[in-house]
Amino acid sequence: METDSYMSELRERGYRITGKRREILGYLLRNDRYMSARELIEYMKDRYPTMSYETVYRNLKTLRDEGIIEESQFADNEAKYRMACQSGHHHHYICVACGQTMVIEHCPMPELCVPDGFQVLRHRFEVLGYCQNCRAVESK
Amino acid sequence: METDSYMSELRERGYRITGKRREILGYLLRNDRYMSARELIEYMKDRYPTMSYETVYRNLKTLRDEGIIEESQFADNEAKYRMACQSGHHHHYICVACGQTMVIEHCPMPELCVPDGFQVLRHRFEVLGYCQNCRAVESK
DNA sequence: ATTAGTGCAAAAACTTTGCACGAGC
DNA sequence: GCTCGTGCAAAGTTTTTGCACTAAT
Repeated sequence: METDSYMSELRERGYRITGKRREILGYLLRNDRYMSARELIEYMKDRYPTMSYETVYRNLKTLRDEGIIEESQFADNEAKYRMACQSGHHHHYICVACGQTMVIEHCPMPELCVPDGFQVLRHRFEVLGYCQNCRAVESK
Repeated sequence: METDSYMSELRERGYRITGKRREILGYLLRNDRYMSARELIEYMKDRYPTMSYETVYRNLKTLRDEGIIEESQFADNEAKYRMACQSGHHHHYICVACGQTMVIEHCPMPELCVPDGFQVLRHRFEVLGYCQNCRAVESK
């Protein structure tokens, strides 16, 4: 199972493997889209009644710091998370309704002439809209 | 004064012109960079002691909804605001330390093949880093 | 005179933290 | 056994809201 390889990797970096950490990562793995901590908490509370939101927040932070998941803020004031892409650098079409993503292979960075003195840390290119599914729902 | 033309525009759209609204817009106009509501409030409290943070938040929301200012979240969990660019579509280099921006003329959108069924609402291309000034400060 | 804007107080929404206990190694 | 992870409680931070009063039109 894919979760296991991530877990082994975490163990190698000195983290422990707990059922809850595994469950959180598993849910992110099974759902290839952006989701909020709140959403994750609600799901977890059902399936895993002793799961607390602090645990979710702490694990999300850990997973993000270890580069296993990505964080973005594209709606409201809450952060959203998804599995970090393992397959090379790219960007995303993001559905603002369901968080589903599609890959944008093209990265605009190589074409830029970065101004003298500006030190690039990171960049963000996101195309936001409705995916086919949510578009149908919205227009009904 | 430039603030006046924005104010007239707001009045034409049914909003009223108040000293505080004018002051907020004026500060955004004089400072061509991203700033947080918190920053704006702190400045306002000094110069305009009766200014409350609710007023700042409400005005920022109004100005954003009217397309007069732009909102973005590129650091922490707080939204940042700046005057919306009037001069054609473009993107920005953004200094994560001071919020200062530089224009990126190139927009990657025309080069994209948007997937069938995806309805584009908006897009975001931001290059984040340190501007020349803040880079010097950071590395000292 | 009418209604939008404001301040106050409160709350909502999201996130973090200190501490003690329990679980993974 | 040692230490990390967790739950609890609490607090921090950012943002929103109901209500009554003030001010712009």
